[in-house]
Amino acid sequence: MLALEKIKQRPASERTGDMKENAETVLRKTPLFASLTENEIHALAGRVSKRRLQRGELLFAEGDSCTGLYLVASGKIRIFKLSLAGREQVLAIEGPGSSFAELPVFDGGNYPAAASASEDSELVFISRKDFQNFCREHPDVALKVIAVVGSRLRRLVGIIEELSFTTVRQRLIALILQLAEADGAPSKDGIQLELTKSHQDFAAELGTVRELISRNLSRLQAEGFLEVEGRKLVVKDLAGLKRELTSPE
Amino acid sequence: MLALEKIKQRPASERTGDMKENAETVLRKTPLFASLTENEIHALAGRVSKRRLQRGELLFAEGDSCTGLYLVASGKIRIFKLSLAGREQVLAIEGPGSSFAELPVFDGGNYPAAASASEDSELVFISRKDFQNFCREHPDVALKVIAVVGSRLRRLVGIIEELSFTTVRQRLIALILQLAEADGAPSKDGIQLELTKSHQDFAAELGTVRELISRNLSRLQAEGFLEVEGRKLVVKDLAGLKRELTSPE
DNA sequence: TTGCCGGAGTGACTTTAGTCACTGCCCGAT
DNA sequence: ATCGGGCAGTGACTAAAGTCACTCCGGCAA
Repeated sequence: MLALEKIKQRPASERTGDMKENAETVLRKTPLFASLTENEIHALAGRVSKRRLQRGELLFAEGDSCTGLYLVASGKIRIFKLSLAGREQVLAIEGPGSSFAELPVFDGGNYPAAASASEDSELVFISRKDFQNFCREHPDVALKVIAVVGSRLRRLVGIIEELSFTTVRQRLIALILQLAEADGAPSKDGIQLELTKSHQDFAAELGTVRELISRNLSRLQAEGFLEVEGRKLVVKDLAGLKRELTSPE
Repeated sequence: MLALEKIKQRPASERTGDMKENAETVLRKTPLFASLTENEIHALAGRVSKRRLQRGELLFAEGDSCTGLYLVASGKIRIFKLSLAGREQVLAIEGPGSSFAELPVFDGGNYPAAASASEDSELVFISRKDFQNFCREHPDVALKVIAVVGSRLRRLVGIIEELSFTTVRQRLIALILQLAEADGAPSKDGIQLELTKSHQDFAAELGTVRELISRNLSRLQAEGFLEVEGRKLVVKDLAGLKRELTSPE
């Protein structure tokens, strides 16, 4: 296909090819459908369609009417709110194996938030009707939906708690600790990690603005907790950071 | 019983009497169980227990392990988070016909927030096991649970949006508009309404502190939008208040 | 090379939020 | 009548958060 003619100009693509065999794999890897038999998975896979998104592409906007449920096959999908003033608040970032938009599928409402790809991503789509029918036939799946939605609810409560009770500084520290936990590499003078996102992105996750990320990082560095060098970050005083989260507040 | 010896000293009471026949009524009025037949309701009602709470009494704390599901028969239950610093953030206020704590029932986790009565209240309690079994036998109920949880999720997203994008002033205005809508009485010089809660309570609902409620009310009055007199409030410029919500931001 | 662009850093400032300490008021108990 | 407790109002202040306007840098496209 020789598709080297500048990625950014590729139109929003919706293809149904070259992933056929994977669809079943994706279903199998998604907790929602963990309890299904091979036959059931096969049957469901026949009803499914796929979609590719490039980094930054919008999947749907807040208020769009809901056509179905998505599963993440690869990449990352950012679920977020957008304010009139142009600020973003990220509600969730879903990776492979996650599903999202289960809810509007059931209550028939519109999407309460927007979704875009924060990396090039592949999705599997199940139409509302198919999924509803499937749930009716497989009560286990319905119970799984409840469980999934439950953890989502807990996460939202966590966001509310952070927004309501903590400062940007504390939220940033918490985020860094998470990253360090997840993909930090221990080394002689601390835990090294690579920031894969822009300050802008972090700001959206914490519900604030770019400048505060920049300033707070500088300040944490000045205080000796961190060392930042471009997108490399070294946590020098993990314990100290943890203390910052609990002590004042 | 001659129980006139100062209400506040009555011990936290858990009774199972005098409400027996109502239990079915409560179940019938709760959307969760709307689809059940009389027989089913009757069966379920046999498994249920009741609980009374006085204004201010705590039903469970955040982190308590979850024993079952509650339905509100009368009164109001406040679901809230409590910070280390002693601040509260209300997540929901559930009135008659509502259920709460459905979620931990399924995922087996602890309560993510605390619950207390904001008025004297009567509750119906269904144990975790009973409810789970019931859902397995009645897939419709499971679907209803999803719907209920869905609307809860939307509300939480709304709270996040407000906390992240708006000021205390705007949240207060929004709250007043809601109240005016719900129980305001139109009169010659505006919509009159009675505040049934303390500033403290409003602060908890908006995720801020008492003083800011007081100050913002004064300011709205000074600006001519309102008139406050003790717990009587008159909205003098409804349209103006609505404009305040959309214009700057 | 040049020029542009997106991301990042920062000074200077304004606006909100939150804290502390008091005062005053109403009301019900002694 | 008075005392005490809960609630409300406010001044004075501190501290976060957010805004604006730049500058700087590094990459990459013309």
